[in-house]
Amino acid sequence: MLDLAILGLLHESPMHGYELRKQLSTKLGAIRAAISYGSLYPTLRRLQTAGWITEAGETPAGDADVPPLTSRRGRVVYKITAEGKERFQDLLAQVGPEAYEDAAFGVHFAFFSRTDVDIRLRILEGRRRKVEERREGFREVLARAAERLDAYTLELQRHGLDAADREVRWLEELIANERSGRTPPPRGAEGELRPSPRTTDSARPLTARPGPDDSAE
Amino acid sequence: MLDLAILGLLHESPMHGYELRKQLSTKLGAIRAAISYGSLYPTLRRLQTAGWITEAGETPAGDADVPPLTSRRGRVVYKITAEGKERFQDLLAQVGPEAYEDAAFGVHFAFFSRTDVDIRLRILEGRRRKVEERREGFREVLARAAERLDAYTLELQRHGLDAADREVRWLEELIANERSGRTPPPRGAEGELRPSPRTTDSARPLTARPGPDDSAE
DNA sequence: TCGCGATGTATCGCGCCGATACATCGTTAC
DNA sequence: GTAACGATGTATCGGCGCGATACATCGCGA
Repeated sequence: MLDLAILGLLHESPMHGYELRKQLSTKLGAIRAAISYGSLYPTLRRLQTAGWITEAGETPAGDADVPPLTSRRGRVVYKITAEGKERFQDLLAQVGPEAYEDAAFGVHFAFFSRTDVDIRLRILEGRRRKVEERREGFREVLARAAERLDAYTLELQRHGLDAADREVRWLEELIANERSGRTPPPRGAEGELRPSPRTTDSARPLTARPGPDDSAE
Repeated sequence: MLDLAILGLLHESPMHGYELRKQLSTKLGAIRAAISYGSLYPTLRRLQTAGWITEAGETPAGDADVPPLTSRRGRVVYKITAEGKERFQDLLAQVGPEAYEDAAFGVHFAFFSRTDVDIRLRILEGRRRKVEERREGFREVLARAAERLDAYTLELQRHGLDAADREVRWLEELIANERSGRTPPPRGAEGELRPSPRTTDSARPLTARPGPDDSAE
């Protein structure tokens, strides 16, 4: 899962570890916390031995003025290989049930620009189904076991239900959009500091179910 | 983190592994996926050697009619010990920065009924601060780097921003409520299938995304 | 010039997951 | 009647990824 993310970034341009981590943090910020070095470096080594990436040494242009006092440890720049690019495409197209999981879905989504439309649709729909199931789970708990749970647990369930419901609607918009032919998600110009530029314009109409909500707003 | 959850459940009543897992799934369903047995059983053993829990054997009342043909492996019922209860209280009150993380926050929240008001407030406020920072991060990316990211990455950022914003509002309501003295979260009539039954006249749906995963949340 | 924060590489222990194996029980299907 | 199946139940194993930690360089302001 990190493999896909790293390969994807290196596909854009060569980079060293630190930079890789920073870019991953912003690119996947909505999905997972910053990736740990304890994961990053071992993964880089694994990718390297597998032949997907190589070191593109960085002996700087500067004269050899600093003799390796303490075995000079410079930054290591990695670049993707031809096999790595193939591997990346393979991983991108590999749409198993794991690809619908929170983290994996996010990573796949982050590289949608480089993914075929049909794959994109398959992933979005799989994810939607998964979140729908989650949502039904919450509904059942709230309907059936409400009196057996304490107030805070119930609040957590409602919170989860609402979040799941919103994600389903979000996915539905994205799916409709993909089908309509326009490739990238639409959206008004940004830069707005307003908290929720969200859903406004076309949005709404797309709820599949009788729609639990919408009593609000 | 599992320690707290397991201790908390066993605090309510003795239970065997399978049941423990089921209850955890519903109680923490909004926070993290179902806990794996690969985590559960080792953790149980750890808690046992630490003395927080003990086996409350389950040799059923039935006569010894089934001689251990294949070393009869019955269900193992665990119960919390006195030390375990102390430990549970300690863990509950331990409010470090880790307690504001997605998963840990959820577990703490799930046991708020057994937590002091001031601790509850401290946790809710810490969590709010954390999510606010997250939110600011998204805003900055969207404001500063919008033109350097592809459409899908941007969409992910907006989604994240919106989710964070909603969670902050949710937390704010909970905090206000705690301060107002009413201990348990308020809420319209139960049994409702409606996802977001109103709170007050302000008529705003509470919500937020748990986040990654969490793994994921 | 001294410290400090950002940049940068790397390792170690361990919590937790997903897959897998194995065993029992009740219900449904033939 | 019995075979199949899904739910219940305990348990292990390989491996991914995290958090803490160590170490080193560089630029900047006090």
